[in-house]
Amino acid sequence: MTEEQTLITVTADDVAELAGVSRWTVNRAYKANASISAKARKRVLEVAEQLGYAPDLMAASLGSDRSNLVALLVDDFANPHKLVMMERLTRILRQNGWDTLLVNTLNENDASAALMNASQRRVDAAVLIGVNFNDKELATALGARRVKKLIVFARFSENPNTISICCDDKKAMTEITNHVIAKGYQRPVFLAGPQTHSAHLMRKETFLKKWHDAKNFEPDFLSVTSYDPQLAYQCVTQHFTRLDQSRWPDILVCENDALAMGAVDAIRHEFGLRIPEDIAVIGFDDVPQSASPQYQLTTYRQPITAMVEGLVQVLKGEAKIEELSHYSGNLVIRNSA
Amino acid sequence: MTEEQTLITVTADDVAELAGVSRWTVNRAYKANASISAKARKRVLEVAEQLGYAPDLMAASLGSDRSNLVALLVDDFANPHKLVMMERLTRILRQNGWDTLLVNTLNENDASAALMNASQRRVDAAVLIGVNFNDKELATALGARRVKKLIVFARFSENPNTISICCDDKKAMTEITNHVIAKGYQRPVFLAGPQTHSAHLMRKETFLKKWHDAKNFEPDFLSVTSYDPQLAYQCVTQHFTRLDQSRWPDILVCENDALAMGAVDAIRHEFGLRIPEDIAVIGFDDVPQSASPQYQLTTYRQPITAMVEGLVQVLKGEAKIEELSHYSGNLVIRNSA
DNA sequence: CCACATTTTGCACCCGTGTGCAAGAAAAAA
DNA sequence: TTTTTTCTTGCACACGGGTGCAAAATGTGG
Repeated sequence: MTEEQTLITVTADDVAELAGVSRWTVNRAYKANASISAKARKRVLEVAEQLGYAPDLMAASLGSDRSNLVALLVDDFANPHKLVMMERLTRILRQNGWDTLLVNTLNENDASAALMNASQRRVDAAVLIGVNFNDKELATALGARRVKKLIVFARFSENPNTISICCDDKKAMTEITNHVIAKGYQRPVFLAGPQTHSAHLMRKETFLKKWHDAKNFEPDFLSVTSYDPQLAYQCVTQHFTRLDQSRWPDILVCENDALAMGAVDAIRHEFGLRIPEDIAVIGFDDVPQSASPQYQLTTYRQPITAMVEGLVQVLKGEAKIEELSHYSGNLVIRNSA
Repeated sequence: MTEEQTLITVTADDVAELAGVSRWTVNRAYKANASISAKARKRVLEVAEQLGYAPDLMAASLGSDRSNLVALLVDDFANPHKLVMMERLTRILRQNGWDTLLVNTLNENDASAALMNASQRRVDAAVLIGVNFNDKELATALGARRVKKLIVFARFSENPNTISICCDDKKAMTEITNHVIAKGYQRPVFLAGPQTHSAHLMRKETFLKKWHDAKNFEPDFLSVTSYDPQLAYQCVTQHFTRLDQSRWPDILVCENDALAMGAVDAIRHEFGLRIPEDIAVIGFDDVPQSASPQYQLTTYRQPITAMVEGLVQVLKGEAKIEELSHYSGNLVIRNSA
């Protein structure tokens, strides 16, 4: 208690007094393109340094309409790819002057409470890198206009008031499908995530369609209720157990690496099969673990850095919206398929 | 642009007017134990609901000395355990009224810039779950008193002004050592992380000492410059390659699962050995992946939830500091050792 | 019905900075 | 040197809500 009270708060007034200028001049020293003489700025910054002054960003955002804060809503911590995205997002946002509020929406049935919470912090934007949202919820949240900008990252949302920053899933899955066909696989099965929200179905739909176009039949697909390797493991095990061995697929095309890794585990551990000789597996995301010799997963890498830079453009209001949902990644071919 | 201007901001004044009370009464409706009649509170909350009002937390923290914001400094995104900790931290903090600012300190040589940044947001506390800090830096940061409370989570810091919330590493490693001995292993090697900061050495030191006490000789140890599975892979490969096969260890005791998984990969993939028959491996943290059939890692699980609850106590100023660095976890015995 | 205790409410002032405008200073033109 | 023009600087007011105290309303006992 006593300790906390000794926490000295240096304000712009303190700097102003010591530098012999007004508080507003101190203010201007921190603002690019501000109307201030080079001399005054130098003096102010020196004094600030000496006093250990740094502008209070909370107070700053009170007056202005910008907080330089972005809320990152995440509802899935089982997928290591989230870690990659968070790293990239926080680092690049910070380089560009934005701080990140990490909001865990894991045990809320929809994102609106979290969005409300974010709005109470005056965030400049809310970025969803989760999966448990649907376009209707987003519409509601936006209807209340609680958040200035709603961005869906690494996913495509059909909500017109939402900005989607993602790679071109159709193009990506087409590339994957072509690879699978070129490799000569005959009996693919698609392993998908939750089937509840239309926006998530693009990868599956594209694969099924492209395959049908090429081979004239539509492959089976499985789906799990969340992107959890363990669920994928169970799902694959169940599917194989039920099926006569002659009808087992020769390749599992998975919606992402988390599912693919669960599938690999099941194929090897439950059925003693080899990958890719007996059954091949292909993922999506290129999480670090997929490069491990245990997995050597063939997968698709999204250009996360470029996508985050796109986000920064959006925040700055300089983005060309059309391009934001058509980033191109690249197929990473390893041993699994 | 035009759109953003239509963002309606409902303030306490609006609610006050419609409810026919003063702004301060509105305020009290949101404060527990406030001096306000039940009737007034009910009326205010109804009107607030109707108007879609929620107090502005930025403005709130300006006047008071609490922001209900915690900064989480992370400098290592290669370890999946970070994902587990972040999930637990954000969820439980939020349940208790704190929001989390995620600060990536990956490419900063020390944490002080990040701490400065956090202080500009008036955080109630900064929580370090990273590894690249040392006690001296912490001292500097605290010397400037930029942050009210500095907490080192899941690590022990010797800095007296810092609060460490962690499990009892000595006890944990003793348990692990006993297990290794009980299993009859003879030639252990310890695989450690960065050796630069004294606070990180506890696990290694304890293992070496306990083993020496029991067996009368001190085992070898390896160390890598960061907790990255790939580095562990290389390090183990190199070590084995240099050594005559007769002198290979029969067990690798690793500072954490990230290293252990890299070690497993190297042992299997580079040398074609079986785990645990040829060489056993033991980790620390019990990351989700370590339960995968590919790894089946014997490891030590820290009581993260309890530790986060300890953090909440600290934030509330109700913690008994002595207990905070002595949580007990439990050894999870799987197949790898 | 009055005096007094207790609860509820209103208010002045403060938190630390942003914005737009007007006054003042310096530089350029006459 | 005087007059303009252009930079700089200061200031009133605003942002949305917290704190402590005093006034008002309500409740209690006689």
